[in-house]
Amino acid sequence: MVVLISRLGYAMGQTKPVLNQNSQQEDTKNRLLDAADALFCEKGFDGVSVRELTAAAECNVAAVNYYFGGKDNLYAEMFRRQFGMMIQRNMEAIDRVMAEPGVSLEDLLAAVMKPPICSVIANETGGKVLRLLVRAVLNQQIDRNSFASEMKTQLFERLGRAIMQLVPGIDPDRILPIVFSIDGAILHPFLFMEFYQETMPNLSVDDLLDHMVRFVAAGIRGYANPHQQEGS
Amino acid sequence: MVVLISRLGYAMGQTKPVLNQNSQQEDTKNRLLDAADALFCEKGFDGVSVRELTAAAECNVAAVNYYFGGKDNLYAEMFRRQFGMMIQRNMEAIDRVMAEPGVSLEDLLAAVMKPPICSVIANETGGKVLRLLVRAVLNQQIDRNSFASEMKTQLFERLGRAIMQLVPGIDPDRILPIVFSIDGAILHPFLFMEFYQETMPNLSVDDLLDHMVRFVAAGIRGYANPHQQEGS
DNA sequence: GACAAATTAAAACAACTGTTTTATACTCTT
DNA sequence: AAGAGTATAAAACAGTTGTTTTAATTTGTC
Repeated sequence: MVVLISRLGYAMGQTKPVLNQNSQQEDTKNRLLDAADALFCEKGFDGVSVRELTAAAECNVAAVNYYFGGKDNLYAEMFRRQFGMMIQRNMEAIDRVMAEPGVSLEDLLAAVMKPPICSVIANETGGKVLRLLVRAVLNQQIDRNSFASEMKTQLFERLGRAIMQLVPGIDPDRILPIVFSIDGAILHPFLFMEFYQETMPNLSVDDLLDHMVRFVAAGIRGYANPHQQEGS
Repeated sequence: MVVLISRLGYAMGQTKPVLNQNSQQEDTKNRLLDAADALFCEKGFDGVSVRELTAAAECNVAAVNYYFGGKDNLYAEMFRRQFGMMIQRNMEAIDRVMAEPGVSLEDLLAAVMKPPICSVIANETGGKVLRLLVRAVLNQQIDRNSFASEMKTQLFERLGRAIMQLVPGIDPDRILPIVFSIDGAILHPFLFMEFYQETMPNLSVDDLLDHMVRFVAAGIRGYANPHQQEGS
């Protein structure tokens, strides 16, 4: 007679490990989300099959449709979780640094720049999923008018207010383009970090962050103090 | 009796149009490349089937494998063509502006920023393919150490030399990070132009370019003239 | 006009896709 | 202990995928 082994690898009759009963019900769902994080980041949406996903999560193929209603929804759910956490952390970082006495523009910029850069260098899951989200937006797999857009707009507004507070004398019409430029300054190394490291192997993380902060701060102050225009 | 129509839509017996015989042999190949430009940009690599491609090019399914040896190679060939043209135009633009007397940093920046921004706003094929190339690099469909990387590195070096020439007093170690930041400043609106237009509908192309030039120029000059450091 | 090479066409191939169905096992409440 | 509701499993489904095979046609050259 064949000894039946459960999907977790324990012979029947043995008690299950640490997991309690309640969390075990949600367990498959979470294992699926974790597998999605890892596999989608590595191979992209089309590069991963449902069978691959369910094999990594050690569950049946039907589980994706049972819990999420399809591969697409699992993909979206993965983004919602990670992006929400990232935006919240970013908001809090702005609020925290703005609450400090004598805070400078450089402090604010460092506060918004450091977390994403460090997360991608540390190869954290959050960073990888966020890079994938940019890809998904560019690939038009994620609607531009979805949760991602709303959250980002909200973050941009808060960042814009903080900058107006720290650098007086900026034309309010210029704030939004400036915030977009900040986003561009962050996104470039965030997305192309491997290229940065290959091309400039001697550039440390601190050097890079220092460069980013100084470059962007000078760019912003150029609007407040338009001193030297066309220096030939 | 059924009237047979050739694949170009002309009844048999009629003479073919302007195309001469030599170009007609390469014709299928080019039609396939044109179809690739249009369809891949719209739907991405996995979103387009070989049958869709060959239907648009009005040829047989086997043609993709006959001429290019597979869907992948057609994809790469499309990028090689468009990216090569783009880099060459960019190089020439730098050389042209640097040859002018009394050229300023702003002139140089405008010369490298205007073409990509205008091409994406005009919805040109070149711009769309280049946006797709970024997606392909991020999706790791295109090897980072391929033609794209070489060409880009070459362009970066020329741009770096031009900047050192126009803005004396910059630490040479800072040139490469600066060039990367310029690339970031261009790539952001280039990739997310739709988001720019939705969020800032009143911002004209000239306004945007003006902002980009001023922001980046101030950022660069911040290194040459480190005047006001931590203005609280 | 005839022969060889290049090109196009239609069909077949084998593998994989996301999803659904059917059946079995489990969990919790009564 | 029984039964309803939930979760897992295996298999089947219907379609599409990129590529190859085989055959027909066109083309250029002698």
